[in-house]
Amino acid sequence: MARKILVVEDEAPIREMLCFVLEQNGYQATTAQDYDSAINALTEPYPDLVLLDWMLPGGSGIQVAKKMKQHELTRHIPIIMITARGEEEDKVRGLEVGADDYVTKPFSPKELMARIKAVIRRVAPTSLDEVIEVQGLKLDPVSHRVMASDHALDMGPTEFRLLHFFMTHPERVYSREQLLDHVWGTNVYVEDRTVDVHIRRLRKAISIAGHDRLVQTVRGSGYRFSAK
Amino acid sequence: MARKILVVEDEAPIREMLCFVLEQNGYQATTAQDYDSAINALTEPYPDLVLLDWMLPGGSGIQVAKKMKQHELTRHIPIIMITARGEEEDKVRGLEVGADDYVTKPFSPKELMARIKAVIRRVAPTSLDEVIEVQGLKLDPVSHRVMASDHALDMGPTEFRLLHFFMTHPERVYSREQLLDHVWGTNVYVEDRTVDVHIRRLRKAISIAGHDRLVQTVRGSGYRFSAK
DNA sequence: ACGTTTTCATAAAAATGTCATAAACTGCAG
DNA sequence: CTGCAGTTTATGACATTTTTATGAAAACGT
Repeated sequence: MARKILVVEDEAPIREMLCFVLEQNGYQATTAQDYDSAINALTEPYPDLVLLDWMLPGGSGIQVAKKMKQHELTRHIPIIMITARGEEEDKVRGLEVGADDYVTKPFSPKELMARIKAVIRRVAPTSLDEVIEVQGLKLDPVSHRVMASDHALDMGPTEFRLLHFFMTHPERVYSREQLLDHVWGTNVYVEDRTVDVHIRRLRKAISIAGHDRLVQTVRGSGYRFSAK
Repeated sequence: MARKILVVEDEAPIREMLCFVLEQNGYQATTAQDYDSAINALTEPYPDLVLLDWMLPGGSGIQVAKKMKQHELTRHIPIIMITARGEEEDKVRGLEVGADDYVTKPFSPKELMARIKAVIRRVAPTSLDEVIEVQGLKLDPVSHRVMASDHALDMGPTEFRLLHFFMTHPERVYSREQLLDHVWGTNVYVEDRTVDVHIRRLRKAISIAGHDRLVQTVRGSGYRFSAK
């Protein structure tokens, strides 16, 4: 599956050039011209990365970055800022606000792609359809299957997504709400407690080889997937 | 059945030479001179391999490769790039974009054929008309027949194609839409649910020796052919 | 007209969300 | 340290919804 990249840039020619380059490189690009449309584009399906022009009319790019950092669901989307040459101060402030990297106008497509790849690799080291393995528990997104020591494990679609999410985001607590957002999708009107049930079902499904201990309860906070 | 190879090369003499060599070796060659005609040729019936000249007028060969990687149906077609001598950087970029191998101009027909065979063997270890066998279930594309422990199995043409596709693409989920694309062909206006019916008929046909368990339902995703 | 494919209606199966209740944990008072 | 009350999580059951399986009829191509 192609990664989605949001391009926030007011100058149409540059925007189109960026899209072209991105699409040539197998990414799926969406665009925004200003603050409002950028915020508007920051919804489901969330982009995997945002290319953000520093100088935007109406509200500068940094406002977009700040807004993103305020919301739980957009907080971790990596940002690459586009700055004009020599605006050293901007770069510093950009990185302060949480930009992951920046490119200086004008830039070569090659350089841009290199930085995008680097950032994505850093943020999401696991490819979208690669087999993930933790302590003998293997999840294969391609065959859509979970195996534990040559045993195929049976579980429902939701449990599969939940496990997938956990395995790609290990060693970190997630509240029930966060899990609902990430695994169920936003704007779902499902009760928090429902997560408990699916956690139990997931544990039961992977318990044959004792992997249920990987799904850990963090009392008062939520759940964590951990090999420790 | 002969493998189809698409030759994308702007210089007519080289193109003709390539076709000649390929056909001498039992392949079926189609040609394209530029980006547009290449994209145009990348449709049904899909080639089994693309020989791609790096330097193309209008849009370089790498653009063709990138475009191919963007589309589900052409993504897995192997690519051998043709590069000029010494363009080391090109080779690197070509492999980055997903080329499987490259040959350097000028090249000997012998070398070219060796690389083609190697790539095809690597990507499609099952020859087009070789008997495929999974757990005693034998499908012979030449005689167009399916056998299970010396028993000839009866099924309709669609079931046969479906089984053939499954056996050559095991251990992977396919949605109903993908199956329609691959087994029925693209641009078919057939309902998703029709797949269910043919899955059932296929299962019934191969169930005599218990092989129906190889055709597995992946709830919410589609079907999978798996020996596990 | 025949064999095959597609559609449709319905049955069956699986998954989902919710609830009630049990169990586990926490802090605090005794 | 112990027991209790208040919370939080685990678990089993269940009604509902969604998805798939299946039989039969209609449509299709030859």
